[in-house]
Amino acid sequence: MTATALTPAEMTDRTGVSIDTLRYYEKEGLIQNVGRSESGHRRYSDEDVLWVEVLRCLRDTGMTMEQLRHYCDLGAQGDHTAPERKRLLTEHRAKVEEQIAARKEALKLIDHKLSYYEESSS
Amino acid sequence: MTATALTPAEMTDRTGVSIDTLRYYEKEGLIQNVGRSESGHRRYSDEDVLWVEVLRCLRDTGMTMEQLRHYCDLGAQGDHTAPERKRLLTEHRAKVEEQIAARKEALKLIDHKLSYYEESSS
DNA sequence: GAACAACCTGGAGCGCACTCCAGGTCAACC
DNA sequence: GGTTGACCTGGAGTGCGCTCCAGGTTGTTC
Repeated sequence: MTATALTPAEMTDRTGVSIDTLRYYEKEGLIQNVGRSESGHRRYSDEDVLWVEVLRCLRDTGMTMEQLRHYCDLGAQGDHTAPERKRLLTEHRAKVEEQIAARKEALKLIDHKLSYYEESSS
Repeated sequence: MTATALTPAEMTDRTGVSIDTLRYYEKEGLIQNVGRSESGHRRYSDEDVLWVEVLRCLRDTGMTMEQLRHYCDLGAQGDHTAPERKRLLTEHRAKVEEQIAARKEALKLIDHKLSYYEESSS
């Protein structure tokens, strides 16, 4: 099923997400069915790595924990929630587009201010 | 000097920044030399409006309060700090470019996930 | 001149997303 | 088998950027 089984420390190396945050995400339901060793230690799969990368991508673009929790809950409920998940993702996509547009405007404003400093070199 | 003198409420209408936040920014040194009426009430100038828009632009693109404070402190210190201010702005500009790039990557990932929902309509 | 809204100050409180801690278990190496 | 380090849990603490509150003054309107 899963080729590798990463320890929490290895998972942190792979994803850049701290052990504490990984546990927090799991507690909040954003990472589900995390494997365990016989002794109870977490063992992450390659799929977990990919999923955490998705989580970080969505978080870093402003999706809140609450929204992510909802999205994950829907996923756990089965295929019939696919349309709703598609809707959420499409909605978020639009927000990311807006963020890009806003940042392009910001660049204009910054460049305008920078033009005042034109003659001086750094 | 200043054509108009806006009350705090009018300033909020113009900039979308709440009265509390305006006072907070002033207390933190991000807005300096705010005018006062005889009775001690704040009176904002058109320049203040423009400046608050710059502040919001920088804040919304991830500049921290501390960095903004530093930038404003430099401005208050006079023209000889212009090179340093230019440097800070250029540095922030690069970050905004990175944010745009990261968001473009996010769009790719979102679109990839959305492709799984292709056949179902929302 | 009374009522009511807008303003003032200093300081406390809040929501979010982590991050850290205490007190204990497990594993690996000398 | 003892030490050392990675891991476990539940819960407390933190930092940021606001946001709200109490208690008081000012300004306008009837």
